[in-house]
This record gives sequence, C-alpha cells and structure tokens, in this order.
Amino acid sequence: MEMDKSYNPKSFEERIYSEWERGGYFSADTHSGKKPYCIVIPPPNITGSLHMGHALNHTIQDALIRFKRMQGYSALWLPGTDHASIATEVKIVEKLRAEGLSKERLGREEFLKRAWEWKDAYGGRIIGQMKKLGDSCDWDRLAFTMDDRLSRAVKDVFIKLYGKGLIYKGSRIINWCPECKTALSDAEVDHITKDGSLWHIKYPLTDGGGFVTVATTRPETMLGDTAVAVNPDDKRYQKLIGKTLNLPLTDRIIPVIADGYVDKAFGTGAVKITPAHDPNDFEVGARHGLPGIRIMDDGGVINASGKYFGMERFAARKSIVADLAEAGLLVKIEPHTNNVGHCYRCHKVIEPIVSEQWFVKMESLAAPAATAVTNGDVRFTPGRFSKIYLHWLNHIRDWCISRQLWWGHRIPAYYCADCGETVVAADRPCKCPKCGGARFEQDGDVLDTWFSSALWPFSTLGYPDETEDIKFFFPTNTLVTAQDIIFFWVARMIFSSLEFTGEIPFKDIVINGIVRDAQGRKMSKSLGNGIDPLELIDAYGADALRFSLLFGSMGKDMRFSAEKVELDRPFINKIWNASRYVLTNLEGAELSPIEELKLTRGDKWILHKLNDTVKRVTRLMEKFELGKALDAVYSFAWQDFCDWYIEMSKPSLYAGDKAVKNAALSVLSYVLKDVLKLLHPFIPFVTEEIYSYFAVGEKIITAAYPVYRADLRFTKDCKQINTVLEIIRQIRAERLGRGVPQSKRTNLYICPAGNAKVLESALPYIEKLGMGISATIVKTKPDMQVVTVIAPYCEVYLPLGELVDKDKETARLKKEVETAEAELKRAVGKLSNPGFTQKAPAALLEEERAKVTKYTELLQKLNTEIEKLK
RNA sequence: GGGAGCUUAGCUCAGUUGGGAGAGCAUCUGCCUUACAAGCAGAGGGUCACAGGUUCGAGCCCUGUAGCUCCCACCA
Repeated sequence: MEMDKSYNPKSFEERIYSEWERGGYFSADTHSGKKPYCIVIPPPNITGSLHMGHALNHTIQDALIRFKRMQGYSALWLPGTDHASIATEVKIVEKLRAEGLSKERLGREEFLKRAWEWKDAYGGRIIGQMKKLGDSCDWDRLAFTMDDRLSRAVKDVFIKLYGKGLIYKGSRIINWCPECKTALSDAEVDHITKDGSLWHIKYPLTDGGGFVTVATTRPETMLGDTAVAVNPDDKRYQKLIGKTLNLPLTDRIIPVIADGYVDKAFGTGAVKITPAHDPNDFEVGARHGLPGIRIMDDGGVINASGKYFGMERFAARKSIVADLAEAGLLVKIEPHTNNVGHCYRCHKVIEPIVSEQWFVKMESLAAPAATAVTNGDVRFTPGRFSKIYLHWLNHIRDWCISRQLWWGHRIPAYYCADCGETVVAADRPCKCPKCGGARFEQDGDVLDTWFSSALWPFSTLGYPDETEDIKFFFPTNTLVTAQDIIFFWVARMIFSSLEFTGEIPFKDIVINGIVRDAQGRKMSKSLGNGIDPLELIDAYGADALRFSLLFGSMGKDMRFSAEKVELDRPFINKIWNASRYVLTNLEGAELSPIEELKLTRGDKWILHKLNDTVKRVTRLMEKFELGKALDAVYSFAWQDFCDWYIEMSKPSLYAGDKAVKNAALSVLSYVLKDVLKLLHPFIPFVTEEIYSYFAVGEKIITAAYPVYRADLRFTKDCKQINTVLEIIRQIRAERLGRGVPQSKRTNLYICPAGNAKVLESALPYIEKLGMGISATIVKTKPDMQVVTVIAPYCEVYLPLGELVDKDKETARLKKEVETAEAELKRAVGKLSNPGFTQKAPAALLEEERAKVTKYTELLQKLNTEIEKLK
C-alpha cells in the first residue's frame, strides 16, 4: 500500500466517517466493564445550521470524547436537537406568511402539523453537517426535546414542581414582546443602551395651585398613570403629598403619593406611576393600593379610551408629546441615554406589561445550585465564569415559563369548564376534584423552550425512568458550551438536576470562547462577516478547520479567518509527509518491539522527548487546555521528530545495514504511531487514514492512548544529544553566516574540551546534520586554514579554504566577545549583590557561578582566536 | 451604577508557583540536501499600555491611570 504523494482530505474524510459509523465505533456500551464518560451536546436548534460557534464547540467536545474513548472509557457523546419554541415558530409563521397564510387562520392543530413537517424536513440538516466535521456522537441515542420520552420528563417535572408549590400562576409584570406576542423571561431580554429623551411634563393640581412636573422616558404610558410619587423627604414636594392632579389628555384624577423609591436628585424628583407598565411602578402601586390600568394590547397598540385608541405605541408617543406641547404642558425634552429592553429573538423593544403567567419560584431552587459551584462539586473552566453564574443566581427573580406560542410543550394544566378549578396532570382529567365536572380545557400556552433544555442531561438518558443509561452515565462528566447560555441553560440544568435527581448534572463546565472575525467583531448575519464552516471543510478539510480552531488559546475569544486555516494547514501536510517517509522505507523491513532493541543515543533522545510529550499532553487534555495540548504535540512532531529525528535516522536507513535499518524503522514507527494517537482527538480523519497504512485492520479511534513509560526515561542521553544538537546548530550558523552553500560539504575536525567519548558516539549525527563529509576527533587544531566554531564542550574546525575572510572573522569574533562580556558582567553583578547571594535559592546561585566559569573560559578562547588571526 | 476580560515582536497570540522575554505568520539571507518548496537551514525585530509600590530580583504580586471588549443592573 502506498500513500498518496500529497495530502488530499477530500479523498478520504467522507469514507473514513462512514467506516466509523458502520463499525459502531461511536456507540457507548453500558455493559463493557469500562468506566463511563459522558458529554451531552448543547442541542442545536432545529432551525439552525452549523456555524463557527458550533464548529469550535463541537471540536472541543469531540476531542475530549475521542481522548477518553482512547483512554479506555465507555465514552458517550449524546447528540440531539432542541425544538426552539420561539425561534422555530417565528420561522414557520414567516413561511406561512409567504404562502399568504397565518397561524390564526390555520388553527392550532394544523399549525402544529405544519411545524412537525418542517421539523422532519429541515430539523436534521445540522446533523449531516456535524458528521462532516467529524463529530463522533452516538447517533443511536439521538434525542429531540419534543420526543415523547423527553416530553414525559417535562410533564413529570412540571407536575412535581407544581405539587411542591414551586410553580404558580399569577398576575405580574412580565416582559412582553409585541412582535412575537408572547411573554419572555428576564433572561430573554437584551438591554441595549440607547440615546433617548427625558420628557418633562406638567401635571396640573386639581386645586388650581399650579403644577407638578414629572420626567419620563416613555410618555405614552401616562395614559395608564394612577399616581405621581415623590420622595417623602423632598422639601419641594412635601406640601403636595395627598393632593390630587388632573392627568393630562385624560379626564382622570390621580393622587400625589410619597414613596422612598423616588430619587430626589433624578429628573424633577416627581415620578409618574404606571403600575401596569413598569416593574418599579408595579411595586409602588402594590404598596399604595393603586389600580393598574393596562393601556396596551399584545401587539403594542394603545388600547385605552380616547383618541389614541388603536395607535401603534411609538406613533402614540409622538402624538401624545405633540398634544402635550400644544396644551402647554411640555416643559422640555432632555437628551437622556438609557437601557431599553429588546426581544432576544426579534430585537423589538419589549414592553413591561401586567399579565397572568406561569412562574417558577426560584429562591429555594437557586440556593443549592449556587452551593454546588461554591463548594466545588461543579467546576467552571475558566474559573472566572463561576462568578458570573453565582451573581446571576444570587440576584434571581421568579422565572416566567409560559409562552403564548403553539410550538412547544403545552402546559399540563387543565381548567374545569364548570367551576374553573385548575388541575395539573399529565393527561386530561376525567372528573373535576372540586365540582365533579367532566369538561376541561387545557391551558393554551406552551413552556419556555429552556424549561425542557434544563432537563437535558437526565431527560436524554431516560429520566424519569431508571434506565441503564441513566444509572451508568449520570451524572455526566463534562459540559462544553458558550458563555452566553450560562443563565439560559447551564444554571437551569444545575438546579433542575439537583431538584429532580438529587445530583449535579455534570462535574465540569468548559466555557469556550467566541469565534470572531479577523477584525475581532462578532460574526453575525446582519454584519455579513460570518464564515461558513462547511465551506472551509470543503476547501481545506475538516481536520484543517478543527486544527485551526484549537491551535491557539482556549476559553478566550479568538479571531478567525479562512487565512488562518490556510496558514495552519501545512502542519497536517507535514505529518502526512513524515508518515510517507516512514512508510516508503518500511517495505521489506522487519520491525521489533522497542523494548527488544539496542537503542542508539538518538533513539533514546526521541523516546525520552516523546515520553515527556505524552505526559504533558495528557495532563493538558485533562485540564481542558486543548490548545496547549495541541501546541505540545505540534512542536514535538514538527521540531523534534521531523526536523531532528527523521534527519538523524537517514544514515541508518540508507547505510545499507539491514539490522540498523530495521531498528531505526522500529523506533520511527513507534514514535510516529504515538504522535498520530496524540493527534487523533484533534485531527481524527487524517490520523485514521495514515494509521490504516501502519496498522492494517486496526482503527486509531479505538487505539489505546499513549501512556507515560518509566522505562523510556533517558535523561542523561537526552541531555547529551541536546548538546550535540547545539554543536550542530553552531556549525550550521557559521557556514550560513559566511554564505557557504549547503551542498558544499566539508570535513569536520572536532576537538573536545573534556570527555571525548560522548562526542565520539555522536559523530555520525554531527557529520550528517552539520553538512560534513566526515567528522573526526582531533587533539589539536589541524595545520590548515580553518574557521573555528566555539561550541559547547568542544571546538569544531571547518576547513572552508578561501572562504575565510580574516577581517570578517575578526569582526564576528569580536561581536561574540561583546555578548560574552555582557553575560559575564551580568552574572558577576548578581553574585556581588549581597541581597541576591543571601536570599536566592542555592540552585540559582550555582547556576550563576557556573556561568561565570563558562563565560570566562569562552572569553579566553575567543581572544586566543582573535590573536591568531592577526 | 456594578462586575469581568484584554493591552507582550509588523500581525495573531503563548508566557505554569516571581529567578536571564517565546511561538506561528510576516520580513531578510542561503538552499529544489533522495518525506515534504504547503519544505529546509539561519538572521533581524519587543521601555511586556502607563505611573507608583512590594522584593536581592516583577511580564507575572499590590495600588492607581488610560484605552479596547464583554456581561449584569427596575433611577423614572
């Protein structure tokens, strides 16, 4: 078998994925005797298409799953999708509109039929895209939040919470989106800072004694005012408390009340109170027994008596302001920046409105969820996200869970048609427990999409049933997600899990960064700066994309562009070619286990370094430092293995000694295979493809992950070879420094400073890598014109003949003298500082003393050289 | 109004518990050396945002300042 001459991912990625799928390599067994490791996927919306955020998030999860699978765990990456109530409904409504239809005309049942059709047609699109990326999910366990199984969990949880009094229905101020025509939870509101205005309006006193001027950012809500509040300590207004005002543009009379909530310093110090349309006013109203007057309908249209009836809210604002001005009641308009809530789906300004909705009481649920993080049961990576999480939980308010939508889990509450009694049950009740009536109407609302996602880690594994899966895999191990859904999802999974399973849902939460564009902006549809991961896969291959996403930092936002993929791709090509080098030489060779080989010093060097790399990479993987882990394999593979060891191995392969060649190939294969294994979690396709040539019939996806081997530690040999490499580097620099072409090889004469033995065994390396015809040990400088290279533990003489230019050489040596003198001075300076010698650790002192010796000797040598040249 | 993160080479970023500033790309030089020119071998390039402080010693710890980014927040 021969590998293609060049790396061409298109020729194998698809094939390899289907081999994995057919071979059942992704399925996790509960009876294998292996330890469980489980990641549940953040379920993408069925409306979604794979974007760069998914690509990064999935690459991390897949790398972790593959790592654990290779380590011998029964590793389950549980995939699924989310019905995304509001997002999907908006899409379907749009589609209907395009067909000239509306959901109201269609009716609930027909609408849902259409929605399911839509889901069946497009909901699986993202799954195919995930496979292109290489996601090794257990597709047999694919879940959907509206599956019967998961819906059962939703009902179960709702009923239990209701039974405990933790779900209640009540009339409260909620966030209303007039576009989506539904209530939203606090988390679903984005606050955007906007330049607006502060309108100062005069409200006349009924006794004719003047006016009270109020300041407001939403003048249209005055139609719903039921009081004006001032601070009880405000001397300006104390006389007015208890008096009444004529509410302009209406015929209503409202009182002036005193409430500590009012800030004397802001605006005019007098606040109009609109209990039905402002959260603060709602509370002030409650304290003072004020009525709330709702003046807006669910479409954001004024729904109050009078001329403004039927006007859109912002048109009404304009009109009201104009009318106030005309009546001489508008004092002034001040520029004012404030934060305006927007719907996270349609981005329209939300309206606070009093409405009857279902809520989850949060206090008792939030506390244990906070504790789980503070006591370390659940850990955030990076740790700073725990602060964000805790802050949210500690300031949480009740969660509005009802949505005036149709696509989703319908609230399992039934109202008796006869007496109005509420019955919460999994199925439609037969008989009213209060009046015995038999006719019931189910609540028309559906649940917040996040209510079902909150159950994801256990609903997907079988909750409320005690399935094999839940017994084996729950609590799961790691959750990988983006920071923008810590509140929506992560926090809610934790409190739900603690409440219903009594356990944490996962041990670790890994927060991945945001993939930004080359200029650091968020990728967004409106900016049009998004990159399509599928296009990148098409152009460069999935491995290259995955590599680029991880090669860099983790947990931090990253700048990304197609150019980055392009620039990172040569690494994969390098691995491909290194593999070809080994493979092409492998023909006819007989390999032996490395334990049985007589290892050369170079072998020991690379094995020692490999061992270090394995240890380091494993540790970093376990700490979720995937970027650094990849970096560690990268530099080992490229620098140590390709640039040095492969070059060192060439004489052994080409010298014609079969035993030597076999031994060299045995080590080459061993190291290469381990490199492939270390890389497999990151770049699964190409490693699997290459592996198939080296281990016919085996699959790297289930190969054992390399482990640190105490028997492959060769600290001394490693140090010695490092010195040799330093000598080689010096020789190369000397040659290149005077423009000697690489093809011009010379004899090398090496004069060791001390023990010659170490250098003797390294002569072949020095010869090969130092561009030598031959390398020989000499006792003294040969009697010819040479360039002297002053290297560690030796001097190397290069007979470069006429190339030697005395002046240049002298200049070069003088420069070296300068640096050596500087180093010496630094070391001596440190050692003559009593503070340093008294307080610095002994090892450091020793190091500095060694430097003094080293540079003193070096200086002597250099000066001798300079003298000789004269 | 609170909180978080960032500021290191021209660019993108690493810098573990304080002990001589690193990588990749870009630039420059020389090489098509039998795995790879998507490559090899070298070189140049940094007041570690700024100002103080702690320390024998600070990119790293402390305080403050500035700029950028993000999150949270019911001052109308």
